[in-house]
Amino acid sequence: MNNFSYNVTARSGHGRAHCAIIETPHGCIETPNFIFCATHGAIKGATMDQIKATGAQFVLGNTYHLWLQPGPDVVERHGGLQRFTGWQGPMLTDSGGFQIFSLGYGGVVDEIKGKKDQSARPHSLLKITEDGAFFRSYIDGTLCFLSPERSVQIQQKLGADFILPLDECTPFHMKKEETAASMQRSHRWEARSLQQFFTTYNAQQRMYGIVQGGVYEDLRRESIDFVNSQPFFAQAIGGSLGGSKQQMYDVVDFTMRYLVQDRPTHLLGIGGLRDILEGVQSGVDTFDCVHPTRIARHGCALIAKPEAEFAKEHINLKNKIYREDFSPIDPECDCYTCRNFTRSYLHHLFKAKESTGGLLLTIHNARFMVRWMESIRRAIREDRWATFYKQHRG
RNA sequence: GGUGGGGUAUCCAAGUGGCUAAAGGAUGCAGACUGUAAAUCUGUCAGGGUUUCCCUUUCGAGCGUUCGAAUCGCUCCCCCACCA
Repeated sequence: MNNFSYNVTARSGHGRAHCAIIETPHGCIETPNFIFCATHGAIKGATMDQIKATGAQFVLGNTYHLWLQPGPDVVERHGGLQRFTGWQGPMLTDSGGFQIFSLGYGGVVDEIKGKKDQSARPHSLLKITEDGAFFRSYIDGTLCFLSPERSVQIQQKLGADFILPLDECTPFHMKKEETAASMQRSHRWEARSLQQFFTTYNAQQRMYGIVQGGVYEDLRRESIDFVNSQPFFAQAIGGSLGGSKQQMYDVVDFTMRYLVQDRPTHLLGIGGLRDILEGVQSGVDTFDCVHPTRIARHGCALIAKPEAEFAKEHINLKNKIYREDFSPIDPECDCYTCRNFTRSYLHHLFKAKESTGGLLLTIHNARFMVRWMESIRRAIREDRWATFYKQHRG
């Protein structure tokens, strides 16, 4: 029997926006949907139950982090990530490919903005060879080696429903020839990942392919052809998406135009509200991003577009204007935080450095993302996507 | 009453002749955050202006030494510790 399936349930007739159901051994995911990041096997700042209560359906963990700590064997002896973390629904593990980028080249922020260099954070990525990547463990400094085969083996022990092949996420500021060489190596790594995946096959898992190629259309085409030709269950768009929002939208749309449509498609690491809107329009099924949970811990709450000043998708509760604002973050929101607490109280919690502030905003932001994705699906299902899309582009 | 230590910006706290409108924290005010080494990081923080520069007022108070003082001297006011 097949535990996995992907079925499109509604098409918008405008762009490639559609609804689908992804079936996994741990339940179904309705798409378009958002995947919450539990890098170390925990949603930072909240419990799995609290995230579940927001209506979240899908959670992601990270191979690199869980490999270093507590180690894949410990997770395996629990019976897999779901048992280990308490998240009973569908899960995905990232391969560690992004760490080749983030620990080696710098933050994505500066990439998107097209900046060259930033923080003086020491880079713990030591070297990338054809075999794999050498890291210096950020925990104890020991030398670590992550290869495509190794990443798959670790992910098989972690036991998430979906796994990703190790790839090299290249920075925006990289010459085309280098991006091409990196992409081709990613393809070889993906092929090796598939080989390992099938050699030590686990019927409870499926693998994604990853499209690379940076901002170059011909490279993206080459990468799309590669991914389309390989026996992946699903596919993801990775790598640099450009130096501006518009370029990102263009790269994603271009990529979606040529990717096969009978697989779930994931856009890696993107989670802005507008970004998701554009991704859905281009035909993306799922998104993941640390943004909603991270900004929550930093005092920011996602808010609905009409209330947002200009293009801002969040408000900063640490700002003085909320000191005596006795309204909830969003009166329309049905989350635990909005039903019980004022902006003033949240402002106070952050000023007082009470970690409950981070918890309450994490709950709100998670619920906000869930509601945002629900409203997108509803618009597609009810055949008013074109209007919805135009209205929310601003 | 005696001896010793000390009073620096909103708070804590460096500085013991010029490079000091004064290190570093904290607080305050803002910004950033997109496959999480992030409950983190960055900026700003005496006042004013024609704001890559200029002016005014600052280191308990006052007077003095000096080309020049938060820094040296004298007097005074407060605080702390120990001894009577």
